[in-house]
Amino acid sequence: MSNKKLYRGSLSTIILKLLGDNGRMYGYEITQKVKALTAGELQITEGALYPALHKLEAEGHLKVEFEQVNNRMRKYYALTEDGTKEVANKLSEMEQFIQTMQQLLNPKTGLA
Amino acid sequence: MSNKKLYRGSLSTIILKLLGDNGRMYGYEITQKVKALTAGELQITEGALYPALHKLEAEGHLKVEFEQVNNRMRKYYALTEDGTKEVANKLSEMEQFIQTMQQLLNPKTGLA
DNA sequence: CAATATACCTAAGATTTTTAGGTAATGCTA
DNA sequence: TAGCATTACCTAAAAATCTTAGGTATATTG
Repeated sequence: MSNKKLYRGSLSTIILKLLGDNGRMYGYEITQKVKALTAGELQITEGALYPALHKLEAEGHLKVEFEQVNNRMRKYYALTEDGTKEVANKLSEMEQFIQTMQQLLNPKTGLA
Repeated sequence: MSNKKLYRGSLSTIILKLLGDNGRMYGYEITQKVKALTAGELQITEGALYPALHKLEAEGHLKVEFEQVNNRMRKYYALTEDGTKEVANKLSEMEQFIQTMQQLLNPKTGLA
């Protein structure tokens, strides 16, 4: 993935959307899901993911449940009520962003 | 503009594309052009623009010409040969990014 | 003549990410 | 069964990019 830089700022949007779709997920699961959904195109690093999860939790968008699976701890995240609203916000911001970029980058024809 | 964060990483793409379309531009002109093209949605700050221009120049993507207009200096930027290739790269990266985000964020229907 | 617009710039701080680790259990395979 | 990959969590230093908040100077407009 050579266009890593472009993903800057979109991580929390991705996390929130996945949790909206899947109910609850744990960190490692999110990294695998993103890799699968994008056919390996986007690999979320753990150094980015965990701080982002903690921040979303601190902001009140996510809540946490611990669960013991195979003698190993899992930390499940799910949307709070507030988080559910935030998903919609983030998605419409992303939509707006994409529209603006298309206005800027292909005034008439296709992007390329 | 509440979705400022999403623009992180896309500034150099915007600059390169505008220079590709317009031949040559000076910094202030770029800020005004972006504001006009996006109906005020995206306002490039000078604190972001000038460092970005200097970096693109240092990387060999842009070349500079000074010009005196109305007793005031203008610094015109234009693409180098290398910069012309970079425009294509950046645009296809942006295209790929948008596709990936759409895969992730609207698996079936529209984005919203 | 003061404020706004034009036109360039930098530096400190904030945010987000990469890079590069650390810990520990489970599963697979040579 | 030793060793390596995978699963699963985490942090901290550094890099990258941006905002904020200045600075300088000329031209235009009310």
